[in-house]
Amino acid sequence: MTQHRVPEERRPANEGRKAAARNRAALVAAAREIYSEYGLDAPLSAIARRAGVGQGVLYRHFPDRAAVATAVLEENVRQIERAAEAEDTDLPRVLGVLTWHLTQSAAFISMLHADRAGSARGVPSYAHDLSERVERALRAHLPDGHRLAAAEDDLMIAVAMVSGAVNGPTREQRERRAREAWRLLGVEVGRVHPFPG
Amino acid sequence: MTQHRVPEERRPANEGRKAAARNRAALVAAAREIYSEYGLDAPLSAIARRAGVGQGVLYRHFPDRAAVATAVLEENVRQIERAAEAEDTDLPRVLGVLTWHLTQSAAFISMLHADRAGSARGVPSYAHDLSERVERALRAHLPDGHRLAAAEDDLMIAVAMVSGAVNGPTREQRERRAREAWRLLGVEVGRVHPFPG
Amino acid sequence: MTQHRVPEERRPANEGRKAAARNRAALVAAAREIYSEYGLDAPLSAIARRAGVGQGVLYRHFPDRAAVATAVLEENVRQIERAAEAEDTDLPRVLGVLTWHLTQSAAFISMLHADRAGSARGVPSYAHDLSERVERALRAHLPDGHRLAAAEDDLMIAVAMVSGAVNGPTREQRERRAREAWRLLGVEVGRVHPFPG
Amino acid sequence: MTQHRVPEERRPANEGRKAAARNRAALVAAAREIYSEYGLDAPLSAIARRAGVGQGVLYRHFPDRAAVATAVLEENVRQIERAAEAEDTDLPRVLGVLTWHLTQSAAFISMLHADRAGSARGVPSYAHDLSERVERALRAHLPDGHRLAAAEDDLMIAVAMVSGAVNGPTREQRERRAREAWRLLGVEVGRVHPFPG
DNA sequence: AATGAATGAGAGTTCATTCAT
DNA sequence: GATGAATGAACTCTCATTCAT
Repeated sequence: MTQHRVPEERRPANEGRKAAARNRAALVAAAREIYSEYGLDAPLSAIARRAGVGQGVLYRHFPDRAAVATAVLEENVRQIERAAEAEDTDLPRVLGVLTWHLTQSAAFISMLHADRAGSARGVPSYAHDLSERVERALRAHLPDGHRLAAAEDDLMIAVAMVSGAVNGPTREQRERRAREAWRLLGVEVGRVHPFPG
Repeated sequence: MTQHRVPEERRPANEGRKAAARNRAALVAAAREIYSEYGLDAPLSAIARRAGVGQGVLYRHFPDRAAVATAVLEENVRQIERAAEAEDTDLPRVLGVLTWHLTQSAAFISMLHADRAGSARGVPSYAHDLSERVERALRAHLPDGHRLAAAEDDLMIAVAMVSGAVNGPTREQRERRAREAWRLLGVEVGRVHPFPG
Repeated sequence: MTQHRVPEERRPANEGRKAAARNRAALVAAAREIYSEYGLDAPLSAIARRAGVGQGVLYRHFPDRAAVATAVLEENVRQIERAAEAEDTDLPRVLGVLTWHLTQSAAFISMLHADRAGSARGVPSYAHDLSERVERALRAHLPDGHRLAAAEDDLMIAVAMVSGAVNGPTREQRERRAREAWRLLGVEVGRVHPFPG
Repeated sequence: MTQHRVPEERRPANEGRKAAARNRAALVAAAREIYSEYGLDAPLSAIARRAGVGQGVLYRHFPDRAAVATAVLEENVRQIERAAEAEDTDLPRVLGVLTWHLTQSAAFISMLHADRAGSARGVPSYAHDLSERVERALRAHLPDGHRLAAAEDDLMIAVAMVSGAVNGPTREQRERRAREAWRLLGVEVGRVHPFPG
């Protein structure tokens, strides 16, 4: 009896690789959604489900819940860095992108508060690195003599202050409050928008 | 399945009625500690354990998680109100007491951020009332022409901003950051201390 | 408070996917035993323990208490339906199978009484559907002119009556009482046995 | 310094006694209400609360939850006994009173089913005695040659059967089903009502 | 690599029962 | 005698994490 094998060899050898990358991206996207809907405390299983993958895949890509949060925030931070590297930019423009993320994602705010004891679970030291990258991006455009250039800490204290002011049910309200906060600090902010924006 | 309890041989002391008030106080004190260490999300069982009582006692005194939080925060708010009612006081002094509580208790900060979507569980409407009482206490001493008297919201936005700046491992560090924040806002603060202080 | 689990040193075998079906079956079997011993109020934890699985497994397979009950009773009802569909059957034979389950399982009796206010927790609407399936199975073999064919409700009232009579410590005693009850109703019952029996 | 004692000796020495009896009655009445609203599983604390006494009082009068249930049912049984002792009575009249209680109280039905394994918690052996008193009251009026006089058990099996048929949301519906059940048994029942009725 | 089931440790909540006052 | 607080076990349900397939 002749047995015709279903030809499997045609399947690209690196399908596994590609699928892996696709899954990772799907997980990050899902986490972003879930975090914004339920906060950083959302169950990991919800993220895997939303991404359409098994929970094991999540653990293959991320060692723990902190890593998931970091991956999500990484993208936010990257946008701020790119805004800082753009041609023809200045502090107000970078602050505009920063502010966008503040108003967009409770998780991003948590990151900036992460040293605070009892912060949302799972944002431990990763947060520190990301926070420093944000600081570098901003400081690159901080003119001498700027209000926030006086003391070493002023810049990030100001950012933390604005993040404290940002609350309210809709993004628009949160943006209004953020603008007000910057105004009270006497700091100019540009248009509030995501980076390639 | 039978719900009849097996009568235990040894039952830890029942200290009787007198213990009730003591237990309630112990619970509030324990909650204050736990909240300040872990935030409002801390498990109620940790509070009962710290207070040295069974979980049932906690539920006897407080119907739910929110009631515990309220009991703790109530005392903080009361101190601010009393500072506002004291003779010979002024805005800087009241802000000093407010700032003390900001640097003392993560829970107090959560209360002031409670409108934020996805805030810690169990800070529902109580938070709003308490927050308004703080606002009234401050506004009573807000002079016309003060920096924070320009727009309706400025006062509480500023408070939220300072609360956003307050973080760090020790109370002293948190106080330093709070002072810096008030300075960036151009607002004078008095000595930072609890009320009858 | 931190929710991160301490990774346990020793974790009891994970038998993998194959165990799923086996576990589900074990749960249903355990539930059947527990229910027949303690009634539908038995704690779910007892069922999981008897099945030799963790409680989480129970919740994976059954969303709630009602689903467990339904899964158990479903099989009983199915047997009655199959008895009704068998070739060469008649009302006494179907009643024999019905009576078997009455004498076998306190839960099955509860199901037939489920409308009663304050019935055991977890017998909500499922019970009604199952009860109707039993009724259909019986009615299919109810000859015109039968004692229980006079009024619409007579059939199921009679079943409820017999179920009320069924009590006693051993199955044999319960069967004797059931037979007596059918005799008092002037209704003939066949051999009392489970279906493929 | 002359000390006027508040004259206490005027307080009737047996005030305690009277209060005790009053409390016991209040507890039984409260239990009756609570049982009929929530079933025999209702928390004892609810009964004490409804009676307006502390939980300790409940335990002073009743050693356990079974004793409470018994005290409630005692009154029902007494009514049936009095109906049996009344002049000019007969089986249908006594059955009318019995049926009244069946339709009135889920607890009473539980009592009659109490031997059944897994019956509602707390109706253990007391139930047996009460059940026997009901049986004696009925049997006193059971004429030779009556349908239920054939075998020793027939009488109480019939009662159990009717109790099995009694369900439905309103008392009226339950009464209708009870009447139907007696009719299917070919047993005559009088007016359904409480005893001094 | 992916899947998705299993595990079991808590967290929250409810109550029976005891006992100091 | 009455009161009502305390105790703590038991139950339900949720998830982080592991691992056979």
